[in-house]
Amino acid sequence: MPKIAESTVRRLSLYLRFLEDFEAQGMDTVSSEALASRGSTTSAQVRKDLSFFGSFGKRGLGYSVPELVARLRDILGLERTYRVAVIGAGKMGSALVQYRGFQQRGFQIAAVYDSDPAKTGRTWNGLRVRPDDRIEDDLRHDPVDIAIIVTPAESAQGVADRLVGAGVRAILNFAPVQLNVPDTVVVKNVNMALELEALSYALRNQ
Amino acid sequence: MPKIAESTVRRLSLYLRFLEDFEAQGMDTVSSEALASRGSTTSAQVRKDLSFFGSFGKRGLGYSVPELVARLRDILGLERTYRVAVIGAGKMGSALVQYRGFQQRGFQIAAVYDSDPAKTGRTWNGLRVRPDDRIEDDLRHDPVDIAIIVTPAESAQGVADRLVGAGVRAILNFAPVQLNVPDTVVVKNVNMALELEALSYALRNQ
DNA sequence: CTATGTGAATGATTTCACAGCT
DNA sequence: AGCTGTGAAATCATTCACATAG
Repeated sequence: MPKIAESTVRRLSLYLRFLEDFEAQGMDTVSSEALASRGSTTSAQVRKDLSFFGSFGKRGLGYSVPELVARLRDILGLERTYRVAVIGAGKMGSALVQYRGFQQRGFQIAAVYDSDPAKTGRTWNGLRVRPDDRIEDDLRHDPVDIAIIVTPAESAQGVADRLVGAGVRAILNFAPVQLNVPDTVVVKNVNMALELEALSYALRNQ
Repeated sequence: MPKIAESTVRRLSLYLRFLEDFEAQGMDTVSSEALASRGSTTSAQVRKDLSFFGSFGKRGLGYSVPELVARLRDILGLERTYRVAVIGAGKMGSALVQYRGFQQRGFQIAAVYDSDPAKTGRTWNGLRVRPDDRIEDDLRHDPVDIAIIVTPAESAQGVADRLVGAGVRAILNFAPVQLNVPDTVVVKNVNMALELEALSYALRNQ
């Protein structure tokens, strides 16, 4: 498998969403053009993205919607569910635990941690907030696939180090810091203030 | 001004954060190499990014930290504050309103809206949640620079249309849909489920 | 006839490497 | 001597355009 660009992977996720909508509407084939217009890209882009993984379409016809859904789920690794730990039980952590979109797409929140004793012991969504010094023990018995860091900036690197030590190999980081991890660990960042700054730049330049 | 790549703008935001840290530590000059290692990029990348906007450094010495902070703030349009409206007073909307990082960086939440009468009237952070049919009137008197959409997927496009009608020219969209807006309006998306899918893909391929 | 799959062409971004200041 | 600023080269991503299959 050639190395696939990040931008390609993100578009594949989008295509999958669109296809699920098409499927819900009972469509059974779709053209690269239809997918493209839905995601404001081009049909050539769609075909190229898919072509890295095989040829799933029928010339003259398009793609079978259910088949392409299955292929994309497989490509993205979404045929299984993932266990997720959330570290940080502030407002944002609470919102993430409640967020339906994760569960729906196979990401199960298995545990929530916080270092603040005032927060631990509360129950959210049937899930008790655990003291963060339990991370190591808990993950030894019940590993998670992905950790979401929603701590304040100051604590994020320390938490990341401990997670990596406990065997976590994928991190979604909401703290506004650049995490330092070994390159066996994947990190994606969601940096909301940075998105606003990108809007600020865009506004300033028409 | 040449057109600047999105990736460049995002790095400039990151450099600004690092510089603010350096400033807080009392450093007064910094090399492209120091900035680069902090953000896991290369010194050539840092110099190239900055060079699109002028030459701010001193050969043999590096960059003046306070001066570069000022230049980056200016480039990114952060010398002013921005008025922001949040649409959607669910868990996530509430978390965003409370989030310190926005205020700190000059993004002031001016109003929160929701269509659910059960939510309107509540007060968060000294800000009353307003019925969303007030958007048009409110924005006529007190325009905002940026709107953050945190509604369910189904309502997001309708809300976006109304915001655009009310003169909003920048949108940060947390709803997992692709918004359709005129090209006079800038949209940035934060799609958390999609980030998890990108992690899923990365995990599956080592 | 239609729409895919894909090399080849174009365009964009990153990296190199070094001349030019301080 | 040290580090910036920047053309030129290399790499990466997107678009074109068409032969090919249904």
